[in-house]
Amino acid sequence: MKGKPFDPIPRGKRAFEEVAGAIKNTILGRVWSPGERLPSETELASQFGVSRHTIREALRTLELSGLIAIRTGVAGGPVVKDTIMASIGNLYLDAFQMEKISVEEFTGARQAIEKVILDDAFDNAGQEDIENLRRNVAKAKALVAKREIAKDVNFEFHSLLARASKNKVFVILEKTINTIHHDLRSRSPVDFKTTKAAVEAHEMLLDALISKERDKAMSILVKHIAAVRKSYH
Amino acid sequence: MKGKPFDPIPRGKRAFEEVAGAIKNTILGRVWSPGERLPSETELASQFGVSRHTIREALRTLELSGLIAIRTGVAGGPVVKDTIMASIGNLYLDAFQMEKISVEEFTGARQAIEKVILDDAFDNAGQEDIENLRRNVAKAKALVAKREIAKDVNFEFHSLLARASKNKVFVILEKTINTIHHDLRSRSPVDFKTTKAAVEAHEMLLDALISKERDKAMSILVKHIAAVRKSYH
DNA sequence: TCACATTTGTCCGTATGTATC
DNA sequence: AGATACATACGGACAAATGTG
Repeated sequence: MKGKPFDPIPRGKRAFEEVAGAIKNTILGRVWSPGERLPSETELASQFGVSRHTIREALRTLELSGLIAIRTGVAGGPVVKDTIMASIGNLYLDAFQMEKISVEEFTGARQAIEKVILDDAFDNAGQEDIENLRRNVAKAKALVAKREIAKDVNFEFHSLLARASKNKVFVILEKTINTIHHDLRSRSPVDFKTTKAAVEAHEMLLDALISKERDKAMSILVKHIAAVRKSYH
Repeated sequence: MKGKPFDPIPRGKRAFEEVAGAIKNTILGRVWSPGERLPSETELASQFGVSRHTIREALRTLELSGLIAIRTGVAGGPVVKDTIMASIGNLYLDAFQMEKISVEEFTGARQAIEKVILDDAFDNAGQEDIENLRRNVAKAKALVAKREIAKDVNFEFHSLLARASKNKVFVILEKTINTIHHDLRSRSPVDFKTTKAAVEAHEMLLDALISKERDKAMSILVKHIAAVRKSYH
């Protein structure tokens, strides 16, 4: 049992904002961690001293922020999650549509950002990062050998590269890039040839990284992303 | 008068999600543009054939996404806005707290990204961009001469640089960087010396840009951002 | 300045759907 | 299969904010 960390809220801003802020603080402060269940709506309503409707609006904002998920049913209720990156990616999609950003602009930015990430990975990647990348490529090659699509595994390669840069900002940026890439890709079917080419590029990139051939790795990366762009339609 | 672009909604997903999606499409599709007022909650409720409560939850999500703002009072109601960048910035702040991202990591990423932006600005900046940057620096120098804080003007310099890169993705990224920077800065008072140093760095950077001294500009930029980091505390 | 109309903010009560045990 | 504990949605009511005459 976890007690009642919530006090009745004062009325400065809108009530649901106060409630959302209070719950958010308990999540960011690790009072509850991802996976744990928050109290039900009625319970929260009584603890905060507000109506269920107010609680619902607060939970809506937290849900959209990617801090919680809500399940119906008897064992349901608000559960702490950390899908903030996906939420950021969704907002970027909105922004792209509002600003009418082209696939060319996105690809250009992606090339530049991933070059930066790769550059940092050259400086900061440890043995463990190399091993993770090796395993990823091996897994992808195994799938290709069975003529299966290795989409998720290929996404993971770039995430691992970002993690090897040792900068969590790049990890976040890479996740948003993945979200947008995933959205663009979802409009056109993924064919086997594209997957196979990507895996080959990843393998060459990893080899260049291991043998410390920076310029070679950069040129492979740029060509790889340019090839990915062509698969969008 | 603008008619009634909304049809009664079917019940597949949650009702408020359908409503939010429908309204979002009208905004992204420019049926309404920023500044225009959407119908009131009761009006929307009757058009969609749902309760006002459902409409309110839908509007909440759109508000948090930065697509609309809501004002109370007789001339109030939901107004179309485009503050998506601010929303993205806020989510990044959450992510930073969840992942415990350090100021050093943020600064490192900022240096790398702004270097990329500057590099593109060297290739793509037109005469108009140079003029805008010139005017910005002149305005900032005038404020410094009066010993005033030129915070907003200094933010604008980096935005103008992003625009000169001719890639809207960088414009968006720069806005999120500004939001985070603004949050970090808001915790410590802005002193005059920092502002003055920033303006001087901007002027040197612009000179190097005009005289096409790429390496010099890069080194000025990196030092400038490092100096900004020290002003956070 | 003051009353008034409009719109959001909040509350209460009720009914229904849904997932778990 | 049925009871239970949740979220989802509806309707009505009043308070608070805000622009208008």
